[in-house]
Amino acid sequence: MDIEKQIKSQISEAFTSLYAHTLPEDEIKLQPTRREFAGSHTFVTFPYTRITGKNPQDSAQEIGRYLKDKGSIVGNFNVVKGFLNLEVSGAVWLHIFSEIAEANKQGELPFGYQKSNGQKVMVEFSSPNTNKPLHLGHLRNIFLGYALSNMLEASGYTVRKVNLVNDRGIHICKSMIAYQRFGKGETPASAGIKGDHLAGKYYVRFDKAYKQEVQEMTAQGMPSEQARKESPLMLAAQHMLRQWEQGDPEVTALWKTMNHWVYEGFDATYQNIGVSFDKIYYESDTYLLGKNVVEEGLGKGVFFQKDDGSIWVDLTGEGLDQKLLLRADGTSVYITQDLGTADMRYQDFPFDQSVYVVGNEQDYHFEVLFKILKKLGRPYADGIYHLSYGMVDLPSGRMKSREGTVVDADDLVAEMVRTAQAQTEALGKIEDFTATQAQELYHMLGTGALKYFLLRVDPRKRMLFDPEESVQFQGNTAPFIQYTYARISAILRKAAEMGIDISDTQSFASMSALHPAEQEVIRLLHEFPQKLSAAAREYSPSLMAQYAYDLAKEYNRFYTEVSIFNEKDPQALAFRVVFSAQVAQMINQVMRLLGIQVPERM
RNA sequence: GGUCCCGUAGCUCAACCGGAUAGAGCAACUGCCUUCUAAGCAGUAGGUUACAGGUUCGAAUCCUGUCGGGAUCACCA
Repeated sequence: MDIEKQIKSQISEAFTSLYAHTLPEDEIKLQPTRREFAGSHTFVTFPYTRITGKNPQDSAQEIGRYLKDKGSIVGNFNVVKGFLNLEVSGAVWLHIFSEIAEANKQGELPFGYQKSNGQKVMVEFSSPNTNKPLHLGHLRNIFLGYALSNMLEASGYTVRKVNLVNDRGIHICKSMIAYQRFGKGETPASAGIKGDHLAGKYYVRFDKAYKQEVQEMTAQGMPSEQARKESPLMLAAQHMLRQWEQGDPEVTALWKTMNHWVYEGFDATYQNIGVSFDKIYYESDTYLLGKNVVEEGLGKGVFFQKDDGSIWVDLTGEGLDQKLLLRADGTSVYITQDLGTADMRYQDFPFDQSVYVVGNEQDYHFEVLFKILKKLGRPYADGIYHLSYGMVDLPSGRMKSREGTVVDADDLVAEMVRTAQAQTEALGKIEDFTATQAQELYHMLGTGALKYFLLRVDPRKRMLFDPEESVQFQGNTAPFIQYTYARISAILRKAAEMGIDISDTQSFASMSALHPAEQEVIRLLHEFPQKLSAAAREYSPSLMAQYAYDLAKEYNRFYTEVSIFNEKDPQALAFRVVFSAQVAQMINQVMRLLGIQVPERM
C-alpha cells in the first residue's frame, strides 16, 4: 500500500466532487509535514485558488474535510494558512508496518529492493595510476563508486564494477628509472613496505633527483625550461617509454615486476576497505585502441584532418572547441584511447547505462568524449554518465602530491581504526571481547566512520576533509548509526531470552495507540523504496546516507522516550520488539548499500 | 580572457528541482545514567542564505548584474 498514492487519488476525487474539476493524480504534490505541526503529509492549496474559487485556507478546510469524511486514510487534519496537514490514522500506519515486515519476511528481496529490470549498468571507479599508492581523493571515488553500484543493484540493475588501471606512461617510467638507479634490488619483502608504497617511494625519489638536476643545470646558466626538458633523468624516462612501447625485454620485465608489487598493494587496500571489482582493465591493453574509431570518424566526415596530418573534431557547433584526436605522427592522445575503450567496454558488456566515476577536473574531457560518441552515432551514447565528484580539500588547502600534502589511504584507514580503538577502550563496554572480536569492531567503526564521512556530502560538491572532525564518532556519523543498531541488537537478545516471538508480524491490528516517534519511524521505513530509487536515479549515495541518519536519529528518540520492557500489555511489548527488529534490519540494509558494516555490540 | 561549478550558523554539511518560522552535526552553555548500551536524549544560544535588482500569492532555490573562491580551456593522463 502506498499512502502517498492513495492520498493523491483522494485529493483528485475531492477536486472532482467539490469543484467539478479534473486534477490528475500525478500533478498533485505532497510534501512532508514540518515537525512542529501535527500530521505527516501536507498539501499546499495556494496554486489551486483559481480552481476552488476560494481563498487558500477555506480551500484547505474543504478538501481536508472531504478527505476525512470520505476517505479511509486521513484520520484528522489541520490547516495553517494554505497548508493542509493530513494526519494518517494509526491503524493505517500499523497496516503499513505489517506490510513492510511481511515483505522482509517472505520476499526473496528485502523491502524496497527491486526485482531485476533486465538492464545492465557498468560503473567504473577507482582507476588509479600504478606509480603511487591510493590517497584520500581515491577513497572518495572508490566509496562513491562502490555504494552507487550497490544502490543500482538493489534497484534492479545488473551491475558490473570495473576498474581501469593506468599502468603505463611516462609517470610509470619515472619510478622505474629511479628504481634502476637507486633501488639496489629492493623488494617489498626486503624493505618491509607495501608494493604500492615502494613504487611511490621511487616516484618521489625520481622527482627529487630530477629537481636537483634541473637546479644544477640552471645554476650553470641554462634556462630553466630547457633544463627541465634536457635533464638526463627526464630523457632517460622518455627513452624508457619508447623502449617499453617497442617491447624491450628488460624494460618489460621490470615493468611487470614493479606493477605486480603495486597490484598486490592495491589489492590489500581494496580488501581492507571492503570493496571489490568484477573486472579490471589495464591501460597497457587499451592504449592503442581508438585509432580505428578516429579513422571511422574521418571516413564519415565527422572528423577532419589538418595540413600537418593531425586529426581533429570540430565541436564549435556544440559550444566547445576543436579538439585533437590523433597527433601528426599518428600517435594517440588521452581521448583517442577513451573513444576506443568506450567501444570495447560496450562489446564486453552491452550496457544500458555506463557511469564513469571521475573527478570534476575532467568535466570538459567527458563532455567532449560524450559529444563525439554521439556524433559517431554510437547506440550507447545516451546511456553514459559522468559522475563528477568534487575534490577533497584539506584544511591546509588542496592536496598536492608534489608538495607532499596528500593523505595516504592506508595511513588514514589505520589512523581511523586506531581512534576507534581508543574511543572504544575508553568507554570500556566490550571488555569480554576476544582480541580478534575487538579488532574486527575497531575496523568496522574506523572504516565506517571514514566511509560515511566521505559519502554523506553531495558527491558533486567539493568538500573539506578535516582530520579532527572526521575522527568524531558523535552526531551525524557512522558510529552513531552503528550504535543504534547495537542498541537494538541488545533489545533483541533480551527479547529472545524472554521468548518473545519476532516472526509474528500480523497480530497488531487491534493495537490501539502508536507512540508518535513510532509513527515517525514507520513513515521513514515506508519511504525507503522512494529514497532508494531517487538515490540510484540521481547517482547520489549521500541521499542514502542522510536516510540512514534520519532513521537512526528518529529511532533513538523513540528509544529514550519509551521503555520497551516496562510495557505490561504483551501484545504492545511484542510489537515494540518486532518494530525495533525491523528498524535494525533496515539500518543494516541501508548501511550495507553504503558499504558499511554494522556491529551487534559496541 | 572563454566555458563550467560553487558562495547557507564560528566550523562541516542539509533543505525532497518555487512553499510554512532555512534544518542537522561539531564547538559553547543547561538538564537527564540504580531501568533495554549516555558513542544517547531534551533544551538554550547562534542566519539580511556573498551583494544588488527582477519574476509571483511565495525565492536559498528561477533570471540579470556585481564581488569572492575553484576547476578547465595541453599534441599530459
